[in-house]
Amino acid sequence: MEKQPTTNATVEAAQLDAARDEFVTQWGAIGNAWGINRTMAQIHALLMITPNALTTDEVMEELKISRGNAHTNLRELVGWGLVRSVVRKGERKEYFEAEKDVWKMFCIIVRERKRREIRPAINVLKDCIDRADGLKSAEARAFTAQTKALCDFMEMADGVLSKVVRSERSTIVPWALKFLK
Amino acid sequence: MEKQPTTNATVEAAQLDAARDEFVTQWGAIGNAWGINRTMAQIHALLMITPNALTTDEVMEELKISRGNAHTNLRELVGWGLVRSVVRKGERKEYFEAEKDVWKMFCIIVRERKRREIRPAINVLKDCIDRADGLKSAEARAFTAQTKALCDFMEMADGVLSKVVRSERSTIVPWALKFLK
DNA sequence: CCATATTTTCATTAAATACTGAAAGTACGA
DNA sequence: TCGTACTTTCAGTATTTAATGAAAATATGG
Repeated sequence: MEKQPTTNATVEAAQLDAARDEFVTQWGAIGNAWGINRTMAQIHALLMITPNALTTDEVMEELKISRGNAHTNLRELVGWGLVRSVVRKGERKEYFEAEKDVWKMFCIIVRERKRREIRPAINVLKDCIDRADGLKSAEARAFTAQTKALCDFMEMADGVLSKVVRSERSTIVPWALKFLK
Repeated sequence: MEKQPTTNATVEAAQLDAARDEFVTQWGAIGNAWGINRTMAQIHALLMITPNALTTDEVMEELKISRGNAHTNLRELVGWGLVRSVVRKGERKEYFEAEKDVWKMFCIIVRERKRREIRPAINVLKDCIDRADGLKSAEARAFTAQTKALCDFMEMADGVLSKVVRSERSTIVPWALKFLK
């Protein structure tokens, strides 16, 4: 172990590392608050700020996590479509890279949440509405009114999100800014 | 224990109870997927479909949960602004009722999530950007570009949500429907 | 095929989160 | 100011969720 001279470059590299670590940690915490596994969010953060694709071993090393953990969460990210696996010709191991375009990321997350959470929730609400449909007591009518209102709202939200996600970034961003006056 | 005759009314009451239970259970599961404590979501569901305000004891009884659990989650819901506590004159105990207007509920949730999660996330991103700001390596510039893109996007989203939430339901709903063509 | 590199699975363990219930605290009316 | 009704707190426990690491499965090149 040679002691390196403290050059400008080494100081800067350390600063960058600190910033990257902070970003990975915080992105994990943010994901956590939104119901996303912390490690999954951290891997996503790491891949977002890494220009080249990484192997499972590199992810393990960077985040100090086990192979099983890295593997499971990488697969989960691929399942969401936020990460792609790439194969380099002549190499046996798999590399992973994140979708870096923020608008595309947003669309992927919205589409998946719609599919996995909003749609099922709407179906459940419809089922509840059906079950209480014929009943005529005041209690029953209050129940139906409330669940219908929720259901209508969620269907509207689902529709608006579909439209937003289908639209082109180039049209929606300036529109949003104008909308904001 | 007398055996009751199976009247039409008792059948209907049972049907309604089943529908209500289903709703409470499923709303709990939905909340869970979005990072909200299951019991908190269940209490919220219960209060949404109950026309009158309930006491802590009634909530405990309905959901078969402990006093501590009911208390903590009711307070949390009051903290979000989704539930109000009401005092009936001449009565000592506290009653709780949910905000039932779906648009108001939506606005409350959006405002709170903005305040508790989006704003802090933006601040964290800004901090990361600042830390890597002066650095000139290719790695550093890639990092800054990515975090800036994320930050800009989140600020835009934050702005759009502010505007939506400030707007009147009466103007936004027809607008959303038109927007959807 | 065999030897080796790489990925996947999964029983076990660890960590995080949520719940209970009883005790302590508070407020109110008589 | 005492007794009672009600609320709050929190140490201990239970449940859920996530992570580890080693063994099994799979793929690849020779």
